[in-house]
Amino acid sequence: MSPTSRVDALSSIDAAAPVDRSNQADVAYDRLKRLILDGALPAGAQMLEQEAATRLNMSRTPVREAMVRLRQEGMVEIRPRHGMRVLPVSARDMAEIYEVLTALEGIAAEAVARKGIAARPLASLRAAVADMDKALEAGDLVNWAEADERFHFQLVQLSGNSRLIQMVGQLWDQAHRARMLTLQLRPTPTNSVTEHAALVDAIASGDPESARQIHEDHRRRAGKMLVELLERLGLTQL
Amino acid sequence: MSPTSRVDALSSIDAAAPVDRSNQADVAYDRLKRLILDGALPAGAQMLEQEAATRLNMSRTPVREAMVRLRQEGMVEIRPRHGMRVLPVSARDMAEIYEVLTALEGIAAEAVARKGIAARPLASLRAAVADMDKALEAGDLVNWAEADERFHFQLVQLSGNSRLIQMVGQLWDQAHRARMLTLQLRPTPTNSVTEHAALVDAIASGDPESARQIHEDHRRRAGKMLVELLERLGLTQL
DNA sequence: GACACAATTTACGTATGCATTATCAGGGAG
DNA sequence: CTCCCTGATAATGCATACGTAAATTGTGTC
Repeated sequence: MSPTSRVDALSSIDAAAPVDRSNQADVAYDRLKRLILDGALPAGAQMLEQEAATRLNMSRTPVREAMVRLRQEGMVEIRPRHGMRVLPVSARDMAEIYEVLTALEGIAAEAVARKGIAARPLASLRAAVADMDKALEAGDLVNWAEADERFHFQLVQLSGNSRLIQMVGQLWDQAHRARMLTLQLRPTPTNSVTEHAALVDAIASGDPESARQIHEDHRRRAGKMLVELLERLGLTQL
Repeated sequence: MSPTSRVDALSSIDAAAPVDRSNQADVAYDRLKRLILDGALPAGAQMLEQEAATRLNMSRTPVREAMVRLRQEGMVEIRPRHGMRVLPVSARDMAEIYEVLTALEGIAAEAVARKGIAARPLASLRAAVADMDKALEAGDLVNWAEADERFHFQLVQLSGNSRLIQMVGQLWDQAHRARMLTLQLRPTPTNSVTEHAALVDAIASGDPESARQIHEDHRRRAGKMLVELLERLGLTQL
């Protein structure tokens, strides 16, 4: 999974892969979102409809549709004469995001533990944990982040709750830039492997309450750390 | 956040009443959504862009934008040659919705209890509970539902978490029709007053864990009841 | 009567046109 | 030098135009 869009990751796993990218509005949506997630359009950056249309080699119509979608996802705001503006993510935003994420991923873990997990996805989760471990030992934070995302993504997918999946994805996208930018500034996530392993064990042994508790604690801790880090650094424009 | 949705239904609460509706796309969005929530466009109903445009006395352009927004909110699907189609809500959907709602409203209650609640909003919550009581004694289920919604809405608002507020609103909207349609079929919510009162007490006394627990149990029970009711009645097209 | 295929209709996706109105520059008043 | 007012500029929101492709209707064959 590339460090790009959650949505892309979704579609790569989802059975019905939308192959037919014959749709300009979708193209615009994907490309604009990619620009934002990758930081090519940083917080506060503005882009006019016509500007984006020229850049994407299409008319304003599909661009406009894409912008409306991005606005609804909380990625940008649309201001009448200034085009879309990439929303900054403040420490307060991250606190909001992680508060919700904690609850949502908590019930995802609970649901998976309750439903029981097949051998294949269980192995996949363990593999992600192993990858995190390897990346940490190699001092490769980017790979660690990738494996971490993969773990959480798979877990949520396994819940089978489409609304849960969609909402978590949206929150992840909102937090993506802040996570990436703080990756090098945050303390090394040495405990993450143990924590994830404990979660997998709780799931494997079919203990929903523990699974939820562990994951909530995990996310809450991560959120607290990130928020404090952002506040300490005075970063309010990520 | 959607300008209308849940918020407008209870606009008496919302401070900023959107008077400026000079925007056709917003008008289209509001009116189409209203049609769906009120059941004028029942599940499975289809409406072409041109059809809606004529009906709303505008061109296809703003109608199209409205439809895109409704799609992203999970209210309709858009099928290339058949316009938008109002999505049915199955028992399984309700299970999904309530699973997420339980978690989200749970942390909302927790957050409010943790932050502490001022006298005014506290009184407002108690008033909603009192209204529920009155409505129940009068055998007026519609009023009961209204007061119940108002209670939950205010509670979530008090959390101050805009993302939480938005997501809960979206889920409520999705579940709205099913709730209304089962209102007369479900057992009388005799316990609801006691449960809500207990939650208010937990919040007033600043007990986040209890508040969360109580609200989660409350929502879980309500969800379970609704899902079972829908399954029993074989209602999969609400 | 059923079915295959062609002609026609039509809904959509996108491009473009246009009136409105916010923004910005420039000049004059204080 | 600063501020206000006015006209030019430009971005938007919406309407409309248009080509494409799906759906539907009609026709002929078996």
